[in-house]
Parts: sequence; C-alpha cells; structure tokens
Amino acid sequence: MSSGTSAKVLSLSLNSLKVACSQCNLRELCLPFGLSSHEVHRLDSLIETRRKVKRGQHLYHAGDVFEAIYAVKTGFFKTDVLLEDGRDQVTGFQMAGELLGLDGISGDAHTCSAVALEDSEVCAIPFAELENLSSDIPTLQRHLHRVLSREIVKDHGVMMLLGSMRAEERLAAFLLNLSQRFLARGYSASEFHLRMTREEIGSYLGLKLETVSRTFSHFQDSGLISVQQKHIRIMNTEGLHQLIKQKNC
Amino acid sequence: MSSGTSAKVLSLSLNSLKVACSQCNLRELCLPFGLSSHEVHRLDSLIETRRKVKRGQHLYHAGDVFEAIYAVKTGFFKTDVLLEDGRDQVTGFQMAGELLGLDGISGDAHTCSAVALEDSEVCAIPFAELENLSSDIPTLQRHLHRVLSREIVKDHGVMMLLGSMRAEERLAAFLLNLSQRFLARGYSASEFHLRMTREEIGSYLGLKLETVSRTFSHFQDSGLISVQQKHIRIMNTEGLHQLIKQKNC
DNA sequence: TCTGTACTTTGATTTGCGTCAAACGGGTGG
DNA sequence: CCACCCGTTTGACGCAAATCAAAGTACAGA
Repeated sequence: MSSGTSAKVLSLSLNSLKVACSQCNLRELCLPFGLSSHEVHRLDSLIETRRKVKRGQHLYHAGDVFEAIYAVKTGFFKTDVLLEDGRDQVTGFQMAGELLGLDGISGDAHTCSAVALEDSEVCAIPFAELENLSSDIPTLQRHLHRVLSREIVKDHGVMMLLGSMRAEERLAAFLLNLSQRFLARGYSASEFHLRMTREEIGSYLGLKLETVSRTFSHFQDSGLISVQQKHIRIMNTEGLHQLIKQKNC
Repeated sequence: MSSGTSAKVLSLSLNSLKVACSQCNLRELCLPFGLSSHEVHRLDSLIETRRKVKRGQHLYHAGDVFEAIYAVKTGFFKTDVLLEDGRDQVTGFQMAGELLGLDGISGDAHTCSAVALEDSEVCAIPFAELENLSSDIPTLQRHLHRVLSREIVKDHGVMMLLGSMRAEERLAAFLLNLSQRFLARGYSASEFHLRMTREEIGSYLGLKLETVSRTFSHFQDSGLISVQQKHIRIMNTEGLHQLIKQKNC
C-alpha cells in the first residue's frame, strides 16, 4: 500500500518534469520543425508539463473544454467521434511527433476523444499561448498552418479510401501508411507491432473486424505479408502498392 | 471575332472590379467574421480582385501552385481529389461565404481541384499576405485557425458518414446539411435546387449514381421529400433526422 | 499456475449496394 | 421548333462485405 502510494508520488513528480522541445529528438517531426534554436527556446517556455496517459486511458473526451493541443512524445493514440445513436468511428491513429486535438480549435470543446493504445506521454501545448507566440514567429505561424492543412489533406485521403476503395485496397493503404510512418521515426518499415485491435482498424477503415481479419489472412496467403496476431511483417511492399493502383478490381 | 475580343476585355475589366469585404453581405459568414470595421478595411486591402468562374470551369487544378485561398462570393463549387488510377472523389461542395483551397496551405501546391457547378464569383485572398495580416490582428488569426479546424471537423463528419452509415442515412444527412447551409444564407431550408448531378452526389457520399437516384425515389415514396430532377422539397425534416439516428437499421 | 476474458480466426449464410441494361425526360444548340 | 445529348429513373442480377455462429488463442489477474 505505502509502496504503491510512494510510487504514485514518484510518478507525479515525473509527470511534472519539464521536457524541452530543444532537447527532444522528435523536434524535426513535431511543432518545432524549422525553428531557429532561439525560437525553439521560446516554444519551450510554453510547454509546461508532459503528461502520462496509461493504456486505455483518455487524454481528453469529446465535449471537454479545449485549452491545449498535444504532441505525442511516446506511445500511440487513437481518436474517435461518437454518433448520438451510440455508433462511433475511429478518425485516426497518432504516434510520436504527431499532434492531437486540432479539431478542438474550431470551438471551445473537443469534438472527438483521444485514447492511449499503449502507455504514452504527451506534451501539452496551451493553444492560446501558442497563437500568441506564432504571431511573433512567422516560421512557427507558417508551420502551424501547414500542420492544420496537412490534417485536412490527410482526411481527404481517408475520405477517398472510405468512399472509393475495396476492402483489400483499404487495408493495403493502411499498412503502407503505418509502415511509412514507422520508417520516418527510425523503426523498421517492414516489421512492426499493431497497437490497435482488428475492430479499431475496421472502424477506421469502414469495415467489420471479421473482414479485416479475413483480408489479413488473404494477404498472408498471397505472400504479401505475414501476420501473427498483432505482429506484422511486410514481405512485398510493391505488391501492396500494386493492389491499390489497379483500376477498380 | 472582334466582338468576341471586346467582350473578353469587358469581362476582364469586370473581373478586376474591387469588391470590399466591408461592403459584402457575406462578411458574417466569411473570413471577416468578428473583425472591427477598421480591421475589415485592412483585410479589404488584401483582396485585389474578384474572379468569375463559368459553370464547368476550374478555379484551380490539383498540382497548381498554391498562392491564395478563395472565398465564394456567388455560385457553387465542388472540390475533388484524383487517384493515380483515374478514380476521383468529390471531397466537398462549397457555397457563398465558404472558403476554397485550404488544403493547399500544407504544401506549395493544391491537392485537389475546384470546379464551378454554376457561374460563380470568388474573392482571391493571397495567403502569404493573409498570414502577415493575421499576425497583426489576433481576431483574424483566431478566426483563420477556427476555419481550418472547422474544416477538419467537417471532414470527420464525412468520414463518419462514409465509414458507418448506410445509403439512406448518408443521403438524409447530405440533404439536411445542404438544407441548413441554405437556411444560414437566407434561402429556404425546405426547398432548393441541387447544383450537382447524381453522380457527383454519389461520389461525395461513396455511392453509385443509381443508388442515389433509387434512394431519392424511396424518400419520395415515404413522403419524406419530393424530387423533381434537381428540385428538392423536404416534406418531413424530422423524418430525415430519425432515419439517421436509428441504430444500424 | 490456473482461469476468465477479450481478441482473433474461420465458416456458412444473408443482404445492400454495385453492375449492366434499357427507357425516359428535359434542357440546349442548331 | 425540333433533335440530340446528357442526366435520370427503373429493373434484373451478381458480388463483396455484413451478419451470425463457433472454435481457437493470448494475456491479465487471482
């Protein structure tokens, strides 16, 4: 009991540890991209704490007051929107260096929920202060706009996928997207661990979990990938690409 | 021939007519929202020309250099993205007061194409200058961020629709969305003219044109709407809402 | 270590939407 | 005013993915 409590105190003190952007190895992927070292230090002063989020915990819920955006420092998240009738849909998966909460800027509340898919850490960036700072630093302002716009472009890609691709194409595109993002972070592009369940993949891709599972099996039978539960190995990247490109069938 | 040339000159001079935001009856829907009159005048100075776009003409193509965003002054547009294999998908329809080209901010080129669905006029807003101005005017900066974020939220709505709704639900949601936007512009919420074809609706909603047509007919048979070609009359708004809310069937 | 639970896989069957096809209607240009 | 063409409607049929069902597997907590 007492050891549990002290562990908690320890973890709280760790939570409030300052983590400077200037020291962060993700800075080239994240918000500080392109800033001079002086400018990065000004950004540092905004980011007061990192926050730990345990697997399964929410970083924020839809409806929560919007105050900050979050940069994923370590770990893996999903965001999802809820429909009034109870249906929900995963709108994205976020990994290290990616931003969470951009949808909240439009109003005063978050419009989706963010859940950690593994134990994670995020940097909270108070948005009002970020706006002030970006008025002062054109490079930061430009980058913030690009980040917001990139999110729109990304969503268009998903809309394309949901609106005009078949199950195999969707899953192939999904795997290639993950692969590329892992690669950009220094991990293997061909072998990785899925942090999400088949159901979450299905929700994101507009498919049922059984379809996701079956399609993984088909890919394996075709020698495109090897699947063992959540462990994926891409055997034929080009083959996956071909699958998407081929016209309508 | 010569009369054609002089008509062109005339149209060019009309094109370069200055249309001030401060005089525009859309300013409460559009970028100047919330600005003081002094600030609106500063915004005026950015917007050098309005541009006419005839029905069927492109405002910009995917791949065009990105320099400006556009505010629809009159008319109706669609935007679409192209896949390498030739498939394309409509990503949105834009009416008066709405902005076009936000996806281009992420890079140096537009990522989708914008086509006028009826003779239209737009205000071109040079983006680099807009960024400069928004550094100076916090209200404008805040509003620009909201607009960008709102686009993300809107796209999440479409993803929801494409990923987890059935054909009838998609079309009902589409009609209700149009209805509301017409209402916000002072037009009838219950009776309007569709500017797009069944195929374009289908492309946007991830359905084939035959399915769109059939679903319209079903709605009409159920007394929810009345359809005559492109003329729509909503007879039972609540019924359309119910259709979306009801769980899974 | 054992047990329960959550996740995954696979099979059988159903169904909503796509595809193919043909007829119809309205607006546009000659 | 007429004829053509594009867009729309409607029907018949097929298929991809959903649904229903059941067995198998991994992992967390007792």
